[in-house]
Amino acid sequence: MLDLKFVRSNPEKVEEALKNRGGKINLDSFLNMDEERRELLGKVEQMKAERNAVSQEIGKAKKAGLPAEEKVLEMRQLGDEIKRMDDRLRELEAGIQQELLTIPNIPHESVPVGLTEEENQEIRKWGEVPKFVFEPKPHWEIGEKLGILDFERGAKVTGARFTFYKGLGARLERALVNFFLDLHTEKHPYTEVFPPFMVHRDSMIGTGQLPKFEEEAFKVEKTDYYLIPTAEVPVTNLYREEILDGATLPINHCAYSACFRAEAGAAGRDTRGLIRQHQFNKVELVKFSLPETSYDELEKLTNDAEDVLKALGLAYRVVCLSTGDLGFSSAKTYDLEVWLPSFNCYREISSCSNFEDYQARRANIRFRRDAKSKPEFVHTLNGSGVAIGRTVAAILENYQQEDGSVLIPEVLQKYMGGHKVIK
RNA sequence: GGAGAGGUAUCGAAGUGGUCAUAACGGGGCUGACUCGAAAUCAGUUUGUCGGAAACGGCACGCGGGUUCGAAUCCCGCCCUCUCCGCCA
Repeated sequence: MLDLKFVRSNPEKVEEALKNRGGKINLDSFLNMDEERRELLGKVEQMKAERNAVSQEIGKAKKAGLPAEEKVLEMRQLGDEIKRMDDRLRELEAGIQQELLTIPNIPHESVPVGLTEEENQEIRKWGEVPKFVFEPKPHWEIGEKLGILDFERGAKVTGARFTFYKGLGARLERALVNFFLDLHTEKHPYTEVFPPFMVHRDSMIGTGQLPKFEEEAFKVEKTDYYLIPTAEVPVTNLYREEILDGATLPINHCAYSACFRAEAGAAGRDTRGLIRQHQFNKVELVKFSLPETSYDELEKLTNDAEDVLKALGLAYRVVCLSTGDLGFSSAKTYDLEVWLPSFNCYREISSCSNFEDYQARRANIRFRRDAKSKPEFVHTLNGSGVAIGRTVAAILENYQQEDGSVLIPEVLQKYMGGHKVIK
């Protein structure tokens, strides 16, 4: 959520930022509501001040045994009027809030301006794209042939975009979760968190999934709960409505969770394989930072996510998303894209973002620099460290052998009970 | 799920219709005095938010409604915590 005062005094900047994102907005009705609200608020507060003063006089008069009928009558009328105005105020505030919640974040000045992923900017590449002396197979064929992925039975038991992992496939998934968490907690400064996989509506609003993307979320029937689309939601909301001690920043958390996405707008895309599932596993990195260091933290967080791919020996590149490709709440995002031979291109496996104070304002996460200073909003960041299912796909494809077997990257072997190959 | 108790500032806690909301009392923190320094002691200080250039004013006692001239206090609904019972991995 943007700062109301900022929107009020810089409407043209907000409109410009939105245009760069490929949306458009007319702030006129918003500004009118804000104007009317402030005018009304001034009046009603004055009336309340009077009511408070007179009510006290009534109290004193009654104690002294003096008549106060006239004042009581007056205040009754004043009270009715205050109630009417308060109702109108509430309406206006709800309208303003609703509008504010659907305005996306303003991209950072370093973000390339452009409406599509064509304008994304490649920052760096790492690793060698593997060369095959045979025709490399897509991971779903490899997985099915090895008997470690079962898409058909996933569909039979639940539906499309659900998968069973079996044997060393299931073990590989579990190995990756453990390896990632160990790396981030032992080599990197993250404290592990194991969060709830459901959250209430306010938490979804806090990180920006709602109210705008209702159709993307799975809601649990008869409750106010949503299945989390990423651990970002519960872990960022960990400190909602809190004032943190500035000396503890940055706070770094990593978390494993299953993630649930309706993928409503993705019909027909990536229908085969592990790339786009309704349920997938992910290790997420989350940071709470001082405002002035959040862009340094974004670089660190991105590097920490990259370390995972380096350790696995998977070729990848880092891309800075253009204004049009940027997520709703993000001010700046680096995507890590891993090489997938069957696609003959790089595919997103991690997304690292700085939200600045956009989520912090929605979730009311603040900090105090020292005992005497006023609370300020923290900056929140997060990034996948990294998506597990897509990593399995990348390993199967990049480490496939001509005989259909798959070599296991060395760092994973101890997590795989010593297995060096899946065959 | 049932019964009971509770939710007030940084913590503990008092307050049952109006001089009790920065909020008693106690602890903590901060500032100062004393001290070579510290402890102890003494004195002072210590919420957030909205509107406003400011002066100032509004709001907030878990959350949301209601009654009343006036609500922490009375009424209704909801949430959370604790204890006991039931159920369950």
